[in-house]
Amino acid sequence: MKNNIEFYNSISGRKETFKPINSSQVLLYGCGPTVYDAPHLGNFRTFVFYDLTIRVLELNDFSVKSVINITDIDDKIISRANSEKVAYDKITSKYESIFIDQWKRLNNQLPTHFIRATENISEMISFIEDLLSNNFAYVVNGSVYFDSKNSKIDYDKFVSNEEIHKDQNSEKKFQSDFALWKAWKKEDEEIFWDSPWGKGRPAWHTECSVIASNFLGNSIDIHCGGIDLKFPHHQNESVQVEALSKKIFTRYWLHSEHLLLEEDKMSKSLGNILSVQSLEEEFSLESIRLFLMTAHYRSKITFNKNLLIESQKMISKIERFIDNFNLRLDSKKFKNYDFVNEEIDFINALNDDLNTPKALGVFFNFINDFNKKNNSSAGNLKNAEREKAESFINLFNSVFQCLSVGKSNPLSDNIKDLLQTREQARAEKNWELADQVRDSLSNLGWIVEDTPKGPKVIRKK
RNA sequence: GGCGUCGUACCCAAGUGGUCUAAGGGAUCGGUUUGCAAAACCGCUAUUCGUCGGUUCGAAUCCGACCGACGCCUCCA
Repeated sequence: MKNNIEFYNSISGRKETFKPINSSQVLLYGCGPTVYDAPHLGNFRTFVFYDLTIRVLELNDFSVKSVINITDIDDKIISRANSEKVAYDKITSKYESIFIDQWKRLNNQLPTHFIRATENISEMISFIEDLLSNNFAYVVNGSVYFDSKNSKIDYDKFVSNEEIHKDQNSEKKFQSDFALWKAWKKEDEEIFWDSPWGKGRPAWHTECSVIASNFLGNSIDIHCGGIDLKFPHHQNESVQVEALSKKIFTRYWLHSEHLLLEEDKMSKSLGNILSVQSLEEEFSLESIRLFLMTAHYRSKITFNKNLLIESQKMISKIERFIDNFNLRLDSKKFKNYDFVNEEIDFINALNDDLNTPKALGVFFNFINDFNKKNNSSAGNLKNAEREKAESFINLFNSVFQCLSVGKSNPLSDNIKDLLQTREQARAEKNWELADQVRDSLSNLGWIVEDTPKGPKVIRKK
């Protein structure tokens, strides 16, 4: 079942129907993190957007080969390693593992490949040699620059040549030229790689060009990134691949908008507030993930803790729905099922340039309608109705991934005893004791709800 | 200076020419239910979409001006 998917292509500035180069497999590249520090919530807005894109493609029966790079060569890493007198790879491996850990725990699927820049240095060197031998690049003092005038390709992908500010004291011939290889400097100390042009390191744009074209080829379907990478990174990344291949490098450029701070002070203390790690102390990862999908990926989100609370409440509402009707979460469940109207609306919303807010609206409409229709018969739901609800819940979760599958917290004996005491008291109409016990349970983090089928305890969030 | 985006209820957020007297979530207040709660359900909360004009049979949606917020123009998810 391959439906029409529309993506907003940054190149054309409008929505376009998605048609992959090869219908059997979609090639997708996403720019990953520079591992010099712990990733923050804004980084993960973009990474959850990558995951969303892949999941929506897969929902439409596309198989996706995805590559996400890890930039472990960078000025910031070098200066941090040298100023802290720590081994270079200690820094990168530390923050890489934090990144991968959070990636997984936010329920992002692993891409086909995570690729480190440092593992492709020789490929980058030979790529630069190719550019040099075609006169698309030139060497100055051990650095190599892309020759944007000589490469004979359209440079103005996202920002035109004229718009680029003049750079004084530059080794470059033209203002739109950019570094492919950066020569070693004193401050770099012991951190360098050998090359035909001397000690140095590959430049950022080249890292992505080489990783993308090596693992996916010279023509890829989708290239994702944060909007801030549009220029210069994506323009330069694209232009050097195209100079050699003479083919269009990326057909669909997808850029996600920024997550803004409430007060746009870029102070370190505020920056800390936005780390996923610190948010985890107060909020579940599921609510963080859902929060990142409550607004469309191309609109700005101004961060506010209240929004996370609202996401948490949305999840509670869905989980209560699941619980009330005794539905089962099973990620495979919705497959091979004939989708009904609401589900088709849901999929269509996602296929319309990943419109997650609209899809959420469709889903909650379904929950409300279902509640209205079946509330009185919650205990003995008809099989067809149960199947319908389970199908949609699982379809929803296959993309949003914010519901816990099979994560039931076994009740401790203490809780069980308290519940029994309360039931006893209620049977004896000893309301005072019953309420006291309910307060104790609440203090222990459990909310009691009395249902026709007996008391239900829910872990406080 | 150049290029571009956005402004929808108390808050968040879809909708971009007629099905819009504007989806959905949160919040508030009434009601049903309950021993009391909770959950769920019912109802209320934008005749209006930054402002002012224009185009049109018809505009939140198109055009213009203005006001306001913001992004990019070689650090950046």
